[in-house]
Amino acid sequence: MSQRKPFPFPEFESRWQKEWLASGAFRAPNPGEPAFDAAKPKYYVLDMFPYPSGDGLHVGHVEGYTATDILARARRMQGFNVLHPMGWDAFGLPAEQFAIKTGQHPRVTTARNVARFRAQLQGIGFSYDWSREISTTDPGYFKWTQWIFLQLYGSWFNPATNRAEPIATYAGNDPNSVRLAYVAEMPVNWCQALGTVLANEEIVEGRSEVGGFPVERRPMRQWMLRITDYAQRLIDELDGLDWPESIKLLQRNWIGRSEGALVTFAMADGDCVIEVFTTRPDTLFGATYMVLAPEHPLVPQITTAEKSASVAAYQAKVSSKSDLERTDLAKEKSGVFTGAFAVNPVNGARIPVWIADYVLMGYGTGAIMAVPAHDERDFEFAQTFALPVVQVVQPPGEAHWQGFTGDGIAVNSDFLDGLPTPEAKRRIIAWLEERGVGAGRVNYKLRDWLFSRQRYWGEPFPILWENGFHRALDEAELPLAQPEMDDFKPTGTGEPPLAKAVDWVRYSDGARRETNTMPQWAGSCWYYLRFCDPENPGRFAGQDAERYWMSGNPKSTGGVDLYVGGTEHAVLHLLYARFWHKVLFDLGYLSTPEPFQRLVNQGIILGDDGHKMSKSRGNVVSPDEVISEYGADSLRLYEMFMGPLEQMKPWSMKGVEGVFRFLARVWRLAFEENQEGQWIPSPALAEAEFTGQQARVVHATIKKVTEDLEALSFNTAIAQMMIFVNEFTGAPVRPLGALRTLLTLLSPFAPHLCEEMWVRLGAAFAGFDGLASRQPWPGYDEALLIDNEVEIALQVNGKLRDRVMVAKNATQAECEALALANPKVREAIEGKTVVKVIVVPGKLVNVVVK
RNA sequence: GCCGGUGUGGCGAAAUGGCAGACGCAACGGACUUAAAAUCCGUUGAUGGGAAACCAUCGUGUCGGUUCGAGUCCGACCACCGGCACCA
Repeated sequence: MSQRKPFPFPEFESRWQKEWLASGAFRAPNPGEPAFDAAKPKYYVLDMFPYPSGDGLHVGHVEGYTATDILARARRMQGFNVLHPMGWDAFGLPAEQFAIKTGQHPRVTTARNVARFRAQLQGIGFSYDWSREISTTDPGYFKWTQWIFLQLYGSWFNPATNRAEPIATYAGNDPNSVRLAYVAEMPVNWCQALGTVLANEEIVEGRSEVGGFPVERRPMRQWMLRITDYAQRLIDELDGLDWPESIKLLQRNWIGRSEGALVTFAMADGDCVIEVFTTRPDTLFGATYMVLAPEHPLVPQITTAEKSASVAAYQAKVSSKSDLERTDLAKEKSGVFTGAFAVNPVNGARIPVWIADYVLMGYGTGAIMAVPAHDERDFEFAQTFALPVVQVVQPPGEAHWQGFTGDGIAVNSDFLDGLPTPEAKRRIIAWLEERGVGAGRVNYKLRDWLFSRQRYWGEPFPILWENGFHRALDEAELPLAQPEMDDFKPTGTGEPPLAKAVDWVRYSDGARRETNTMPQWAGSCWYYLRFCDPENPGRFAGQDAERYWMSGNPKSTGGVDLYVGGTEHAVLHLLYARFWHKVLFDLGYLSTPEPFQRLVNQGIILGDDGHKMSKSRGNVVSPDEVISEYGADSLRLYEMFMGPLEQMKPWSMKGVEGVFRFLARVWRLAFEENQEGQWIPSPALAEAEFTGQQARVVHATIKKVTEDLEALSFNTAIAQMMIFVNEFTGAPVRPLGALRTLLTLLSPFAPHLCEEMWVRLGAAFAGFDGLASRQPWPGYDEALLIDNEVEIALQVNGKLRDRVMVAKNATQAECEALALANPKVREAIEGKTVVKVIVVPGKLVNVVVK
């Protein structure tokens, strides 16, 4: 079936793709290269690089990639040196799972998937600089991932300078307690089915994000990254970024800063103390009991003999629950009394100490003072176990004090009485500090980053163990590749698969290699830096290249100028990458403190049934089928025409046909088919002047497309180009200047078509030199945008009554007179008094009457 | 529960506080064609009136407010989508 296409895209699209590749058309020269032009400003536009899955490219990928590609192409035409690279986030579970099932090495699967993705991307005509392609699994790449890990291992966060410094500047006697990469025995999220631990961020509703398997808590020795030291800077330095407010908020909430106080409660019997964190130290007089997390280390110490059986039973019950069950049971409070009492430091009251699973070991100190009168959870618990409730805050207005958690006036609180909440907080903190039983304190929800995984297909840690101590592998021994293995299965014990490679593990008589590997996030934390200088064998990126592409300049804010990807990375990748970037910045390796200046999230594309695309629903659209039917330009154009980039929107094949017809109309503007079925230049084409109306449309289109590109409003830019084409389709004479302008403006959107039309026109007419994609971006003349006459609206009390034509330079008085003389206006104001007349030049006249 | 986002024709959508519905889809009518497809030209928010070009009224989730004028700004509410969720 060789049905004739309305324009010959199957022939020319692949031809241009080959041509661009062969000529290196989109290669961006680095400083120091002969082709480098230092006078050009830089523009770094980046996609979130994909995990090359076995499913191939999705139309969702194509949306974001098309947006960045349009901008990259436009910026080149506007005289920028554009860095627009692509690579592969190719470590990851699916390849390893597949290897376990089939015995095929993940490297083989990964290479196959990468080849497929690359071919698909090239088949859409994206203008990536393919000479910069990288893969996180390439030893030449992960050498530097490991090197960055060593920088983390070899440095600490100095609170005095508020930045990372080499560990040598640390004056304490245990450097291992402050390293940014450290080892800890701690309860982790163990997933039996995957045979690995997971980060908090990788768990959704108590199950693994990948595969949805159950996850349990289990103490294990793990590598951790001290991201919590950067909590405040990760919040503060969001301010200067051009990111969606919602993403900034998501990050702030995830970091979860709260201000309060640390308070020390002495035990009534015995000499140990319990420390609690509270955001409401002003309610200390209302603390009528305390609660420890069931896992709290003090529990065995304070529990009385009489209560030890019930406490142990409760602990056992809680620890057997998965996180899912524990949060599922949130509705009913449970807990047991330890038999111990503590002393409230402000009033000497003996208050009972309980354990309960509503207190989490992972937040604050794992212990709380309970103020049931002014905390919902404490109140509920006190109700369940008949504990006393004492009011210490008087709410404003009529609100009832019981369970009131807002600000009010302190009562029943001795020296705090009468103070409003914020003042009471300050007073009590000063009081606690004077007596050494407490202090002001900022607390964060953010946990340190669990950085090791028990997998094969990841970066091995450049770490050696000797006599129970860890030390860094010498930099000269990087990259450290995984051993060759046939058996990738998890051991089931928590011991990583690499442990099975006995020869590899043995480094020397005394030393063994670390057998954990890094999580998938590691490689994606810094890939944007490697793109600056991907081949550099001696540094993660050459200093000149890093400075040029990442620094600010008068035309760019610095860092990656535009970063486009999905919201799913709002708190994972984007937080981790910022953290690594800041460490490298602090250590003097980078020129900016933030990696991504402008961030845009593309919306999800739904199936044509309005539901999320999924195999089970059968509503998945493959880019390949769209390309074979309508061509790559139609795919690109439709994805941009669907609606605003950031919005969720459903797919429609009818919509694809719509833009396809538009492209065919563009083609027929210039060519028609002769008797032999060949496309020849249309006889309507001529080197002719624009009519006034044509000039207006041409200049309005240049203006609109130029401005809409800055705002990433591609849908309206395309709509304007459709207006342009509609205007010239009916014209008996089509000025070649219109074609030149249109093909230039459209070429970032539909590059194959424009390139083809440009050279075909060039064969018949003068003024079509070079390539469409190499033309300078056109400018426009404001003066040509407005007709000599404009239509204005005539309103009475804001209501439209008539429309009239006036000269574009008509004075306010003339417009007003015209309005008052208008029969329809006269009819509407008949018998009423004109209060005033508002004239908006070129827009409307509004007559206000009473 | 808390936080965020979105509500406009049959559908995707557009609109610096100034003529609501640009552009596209779908639908309908016409031209071309033996016919169909493709293409080209036109109509298309709702209701009522008119033979007709046209006229009137209503209309951006709901209710209120600010304003000469509100899809747009402010307040309250409703619905849907997303995120977080015993964080002391």
